Amino acid sequence: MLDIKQIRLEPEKYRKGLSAKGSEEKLDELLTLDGERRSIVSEADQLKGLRNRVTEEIAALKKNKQSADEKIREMRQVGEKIKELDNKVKEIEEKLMDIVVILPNIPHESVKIGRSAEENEVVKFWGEKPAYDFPLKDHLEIGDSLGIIDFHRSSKISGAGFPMYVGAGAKLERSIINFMLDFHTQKHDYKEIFPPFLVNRDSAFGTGQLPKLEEDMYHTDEDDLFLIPTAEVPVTNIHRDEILQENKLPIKYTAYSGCFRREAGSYGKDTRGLSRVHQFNKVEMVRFTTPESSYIAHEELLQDAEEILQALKLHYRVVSLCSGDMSFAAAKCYDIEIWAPASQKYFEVSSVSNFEDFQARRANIRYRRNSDGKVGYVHTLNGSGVATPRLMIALLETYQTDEGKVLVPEALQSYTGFSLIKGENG
RNA sequence: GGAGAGGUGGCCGAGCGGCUGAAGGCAGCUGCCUGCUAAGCAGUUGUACGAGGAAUCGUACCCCGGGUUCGAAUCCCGGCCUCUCCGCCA
Repeated sequence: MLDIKQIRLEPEKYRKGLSAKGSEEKLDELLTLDGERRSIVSEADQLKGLRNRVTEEIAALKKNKQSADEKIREMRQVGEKIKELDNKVKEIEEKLMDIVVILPNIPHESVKIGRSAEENEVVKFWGEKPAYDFPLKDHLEIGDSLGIIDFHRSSKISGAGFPMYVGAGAKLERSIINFMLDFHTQKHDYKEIFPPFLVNRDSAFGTGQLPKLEEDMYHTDEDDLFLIPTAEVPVTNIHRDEILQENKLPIKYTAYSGCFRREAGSYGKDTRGLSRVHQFNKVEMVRFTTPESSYIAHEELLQDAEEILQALKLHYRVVSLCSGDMSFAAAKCYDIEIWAPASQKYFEVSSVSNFEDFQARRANIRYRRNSDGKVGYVHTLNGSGVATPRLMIALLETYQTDEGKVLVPEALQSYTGFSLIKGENG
């Protein structure tokens, strides 16, 4: 959520920022409403001040057993006027909130202005596209022929987009998750969290999923809970409505969760196999920092995610998103895209974002500064470290052998207990 | 799901419809004092919105939302949450 006071002080900065994200049209209405609100609040405050003073006088008169009827009659009218003004304020504030909650964050100054993914910039390559001297199978053929991913039966059970891993495939998936959690907790000192997978409205609002992205989430009507699209939601909300001590910062959490996405509006895109699914596994990293250190933390977070792919020796590139391709809440975002040699494509496996104080405002996450004891909003960041389905695509396609089997990357072997997937089909 | 208890400041905890932004304690900060440590004495310490260059001032906030009243932490109604007991259950 943006700060109305800041918008009032620097309207042109926000006009520019919002237009870079393609949503500046509500700004003037917002400023008008804000002005109205302030003048009515001030009028109401004056009347309340009057009432408070006279009310004391009434109390004094009554104490002395004198008549206060005259003043009581006056205050009855003042009270009605106050109620009227308060109602007007409430009405305006509702309109104001309706606008503020759908305004996206504005991009950081280092972010390129652009309209869509075509204008993103590749900022880094790691490793190289591997070469093969035999015809490659894509991950679907591999999963099917080895019997380690069963899409046919899972669609019977749940529908399209709900992958089911079997035998060595299931073990591999679980090993990847454990490997990543251990990596982050042991190498980079993240604290492990195992969060709830269903969250309430306040939590979904806090990280920015609500109100704009409601239709992208699965919802349970009976209890009004949302299935989480990412562990970012519960983990960021751990500190909702809290004031943290500055010396507790930075806070670094990592969490495994199932992720559930309706993917409404993306029908027909990437529908094959594991590239776009309704349920998947992901290990997420979340950080809470001071405003001064969030951009350093952002670079570190990117590196923490990259190191997972480096440990697995998988070729990838890093993309810096342009303003128009960034998500609602982000001020700056890197995507990590992994190379899948049979599909001949880079797949996004991680999104590393700095939200600055945008989520902190929504979720009311603050910290008390050591220097002057004042409170301010923290900065929140998160990055996937990483999502498994597309990692699985790259892994199966990269490590396949000419016999149609799959080698297990060395870093995972102590988790899987095997070094070659020979398949479940005998 | 049924029955009961309760939600007050960083924490614990008191609170008669007006003198309560809120007693008292703990913790923190400042000063004094004591050779050190511990203790002691005095003072001080919430958040948000608005006005002003600033010191400061006004308003709101005792889980949330309504209501009664000249006036609500305190009374009434609705909701949420926590705890205890019973039931059900992996």
